[in-house]
Amino acid sequence: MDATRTYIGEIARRVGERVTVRGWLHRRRSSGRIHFLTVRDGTGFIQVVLSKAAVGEDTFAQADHLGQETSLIVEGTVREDARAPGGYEIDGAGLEVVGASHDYPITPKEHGVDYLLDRRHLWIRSRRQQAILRVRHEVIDAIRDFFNGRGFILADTPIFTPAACEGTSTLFPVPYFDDRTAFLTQSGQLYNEANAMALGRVYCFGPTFRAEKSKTRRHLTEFWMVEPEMAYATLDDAIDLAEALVVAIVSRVLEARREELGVLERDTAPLERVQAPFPRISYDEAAEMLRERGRPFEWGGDFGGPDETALAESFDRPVAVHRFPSSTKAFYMKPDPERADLSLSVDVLAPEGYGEIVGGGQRLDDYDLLLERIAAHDLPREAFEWYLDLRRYGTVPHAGFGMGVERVVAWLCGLEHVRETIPYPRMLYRLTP
RNA sequence: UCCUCAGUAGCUCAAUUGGCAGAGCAUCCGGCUGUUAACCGGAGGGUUGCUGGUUCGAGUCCAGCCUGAGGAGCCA
Repeated sequence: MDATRTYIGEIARRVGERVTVRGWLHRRRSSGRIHFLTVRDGTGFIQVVLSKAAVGEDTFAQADHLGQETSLIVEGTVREDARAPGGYEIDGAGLEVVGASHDYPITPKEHGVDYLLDRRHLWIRSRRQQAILRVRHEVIDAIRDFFNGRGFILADTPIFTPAACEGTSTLFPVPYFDDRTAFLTQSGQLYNEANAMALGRVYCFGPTFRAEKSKTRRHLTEFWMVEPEMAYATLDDAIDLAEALVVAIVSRVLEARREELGVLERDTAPLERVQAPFPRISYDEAAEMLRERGRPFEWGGDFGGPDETALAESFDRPVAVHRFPSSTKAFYMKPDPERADLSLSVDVLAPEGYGEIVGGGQRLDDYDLLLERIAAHDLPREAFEWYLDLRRYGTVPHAGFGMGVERVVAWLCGLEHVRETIPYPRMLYRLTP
C-alpha cells in the first residue's frame, strides 16, 4: 500500500495513476468472477472493480464476504469508463480490511423515519444525508462570508442566560451553581443590541433553544440562528440586508453544491429565480390578499403555516411582509410612527411553502417607551436594567433580524422536514442519539 | 395541550366477512466475467406494541395504556 493516498473527490484528475483510497464499503455487487465494490470516503463515491486474476484467489474470496460499511483501504489504477457510475472507477489491485462490519442496519432498501432517526449516527453516512449536510455547510459558510465581507463583526451572545429574552414559557431551565437557575438562550437579540452599540454592525451565530411543544415539519427544539444587528439602521435597512443575504446564500449553493442538489433531486428552477428585489408587502396588504384568496383571517393575529404558504404562493421568490401589529411581536419592536398599533417588523417568507425564514425589524430606542413596554409585558424591570442602559447612554435607531439555518437548508434542499438538515435533530419527542 | 392516522420477521409491507402467519429486501449456502437498489436457486428467521374483554376461534372486533407519524396553536 505505497501508492499515493487519494481522496475520491479528486479521482477524476488521477486517471491512469496508481492510487490508494481509504474509506468504507458502501455497497457490493458480484457477478461470479468479478466483484464491484462501491467505496465512499466522505469526499465521494467510487466503484472499485475486483477480478480474481488481478487480486488473487484469497483477496477475491475475502471481498465476496465484506459487509456493508466495512472500513477498508483499496489500491488500484484509476480508469475512465462509461459503464461506471460517475464515469470513473478503480481497477483494484489490493485490498486491506481495517474494520469489519456485519449486519449493518441501514440497507439499500426503504426504512421508516423513526427507525432512521434512532440510527441517525449511521444514517448520516448515506449519500442523501451527506448531500444535505454539505449544503448546510455551504449555507453556513456563505452566511459567514456575507457578513465578514461587509464589515460585520462576529460577537457571540451567551447560551446560559439569566432570564427570558422574549417570553418565559418557552425556555429550557438548567440548574446553575448554588440553587440558581439558568435558561438556555432562545435568541441573542438583547445582547446583540449591546454589541451593536459597541461595534456598529455585528452578528451572532449559534444554537438557540425553544421549549415549544411544537410538532411540525418546521420545528426543532435546538436550532441554529444567525442574527445581524446594525446601529444607525432602520426597518428598510434590515429588509435590504435580509434580501441581500438570502440572495447570496442561494446563489452560492447553486454555484458550489449543484451536485448535491442533484443527489437530492431538487428542481433548481425555483431557486434560480431568487434574485433581488424581493416583493415587499405590508401586513395589511397580506391580510387583504388572504381574504381575497378566501382564507378566514382576522386582522391582528399572526399568520399560521397555511397562511404563510398561501401568501408565498402568490410570488415566485421570497416575500418580505412588514409592519405587523405590535400585539403579535416582541416588546422591543419599535412602533410605526405613522400608525401606533403597527410595529416596524418584518418576516421573510420562503417560496414553495417553506414559510418564515427571517424575522426581525427596527428596535425600540426610546427609554420611556421601552420602560412602559417592559411593564406592560409584566417583565421584571431589574433584569432589564442593563438593557435599559443602552437607551440611557447614547441611544440610536437600530435594526436587525434572525434567520433560521435549518429552515433555509430545508428550503434549498427541497426537504419535507427540518429534522434532516442538522446532524442530530432535537425535537419534542427525540433527544437521542 | 388538542385533532387525525399507524404499530405484523432485522427492514418495508401484505393477510378477503373473525377461520392454516405471507412476500420482497437483509443474513447464511450455492450459481453467474460489467454490475448499476444486479440477477437466478435454496435455507434459517414470528410473544402480530402492552394489558384486559367479546367469541368455538382474534393480526382482524371492543376498552384502556405505550410508542411513533402528520397537522393545529406558537415560532426561526
